[in-house]
Amino acid sequence: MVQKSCTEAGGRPRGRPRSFDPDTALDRAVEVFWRLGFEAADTDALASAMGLTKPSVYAAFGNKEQLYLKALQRYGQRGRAEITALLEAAPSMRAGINAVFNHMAERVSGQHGGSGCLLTCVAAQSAHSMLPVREILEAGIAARDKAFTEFLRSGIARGELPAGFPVERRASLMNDLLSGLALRARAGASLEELREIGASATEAILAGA
Amino acid sequence: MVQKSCTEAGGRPRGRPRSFDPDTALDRAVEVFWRLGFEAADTDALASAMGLTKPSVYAAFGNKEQLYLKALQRYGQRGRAEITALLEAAPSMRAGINAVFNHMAERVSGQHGGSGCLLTCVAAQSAHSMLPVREILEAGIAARDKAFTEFLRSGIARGELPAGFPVERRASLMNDLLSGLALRARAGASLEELREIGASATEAILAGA
DNA sequence: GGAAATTTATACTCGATGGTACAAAAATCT
DNA sequence: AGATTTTTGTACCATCGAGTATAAATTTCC
Repeated sequence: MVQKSCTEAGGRPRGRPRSFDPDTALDRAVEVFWRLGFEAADTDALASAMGLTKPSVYAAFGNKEQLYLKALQRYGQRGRAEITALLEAAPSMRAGINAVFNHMAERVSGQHGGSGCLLTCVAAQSAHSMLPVREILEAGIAARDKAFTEFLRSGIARGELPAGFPVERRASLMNDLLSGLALRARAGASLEELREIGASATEAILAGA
Repeated sequence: MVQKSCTEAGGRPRGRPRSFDPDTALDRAVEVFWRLGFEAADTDALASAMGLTKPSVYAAFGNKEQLYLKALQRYGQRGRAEITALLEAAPSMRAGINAVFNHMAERVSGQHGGSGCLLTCVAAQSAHSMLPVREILEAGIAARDKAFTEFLRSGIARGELPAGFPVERRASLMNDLLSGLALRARAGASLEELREIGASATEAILAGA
């Protein structure tokens, strides 16, 4: 044996090298699914938007469903990372929550990709027929609940929130208000309206603080 | 001329009479779209669920898209009527809001039709590619905003809420929390969890009252 | 340089699906 | 009763879209 000399770092994997970066291709796929949804996004359009041919897509991602799942996961991970970063950088509770709402208002307003949220407005539909989608969605919601809960808890620790502050409830409240934000955006709400929503959402989340 | 003798009440409309009730057939279509979404609901499945043949569906409703639009409208109207009834019958602000959340928790939990909300979880996706869907969704959101606003206003009039209570903001808050409720249901949340959400939502909406 | 391996591109297959033609059935009008 | 009108059901069509066969291209290994 001892035939492969390059499975480790450095050396290329043997045959003709890929002419594209899978992650940036996946980002393009995200945008298409975001706009059209799973079924309406046909594989020709996906491949073309990704800048490659159908066989390349199938070789790299398996099939349409797997591509969809990977797109959802990538979108979800990126969103969570952004939120975490915003919350960690926030100088106060109010600033952090406001930053998240403003950020999501932009992301959801249709400037960057489709309008609305890929998970809230698109994955939600397929959650019923594709079990893995439901799981991704469930996990995404739980992760946000957790992130917000921890953030609010840190507010108690910092003395910015009273000891008895209902962190879990307000965290889930915040999560649900973001869903509403996404839906309104998909229905055509302007960035201004979304910012307004964010402002009163912040008030409600911090009520009693 | 003067050929038609029955366009008015009473007399049947001339040819072979329909063997089905369009409204109950539409209700069946609602359930199918609710579960599967627009594209995944194929016309054979729709016709069969509606208890009739494809040509009958097309004769009665036009085509798949029109059937979908009518289903969305019917679903929306029914939902609004239910909410209005609950609010009008409520003895207090808290009771009314709680009733709406409990009602929606049930409706959305998957017992009656698909899980989640047909508008929030299904129409949202097609809102991007089918303009009329976006309009129906937008109108539905606005109608709920208005209903909740009027309800809260009546609370001020009754002296149950302080004069300066931010009715519009809380109304839109309530609306968005219902979207979140629907999404969680579609993601698999149990009826218990949904009720919990409803309880803390009620608190948040009435905060400061 | 040649063999092996892997990606790319063109062109194709084949099943599913939205929609319909056509004839039989069931009603009204005269 | 017969003409007319509309619905019903079967069977069909045409298109679209997911996935692939195949051969050329590009790389590493020996």
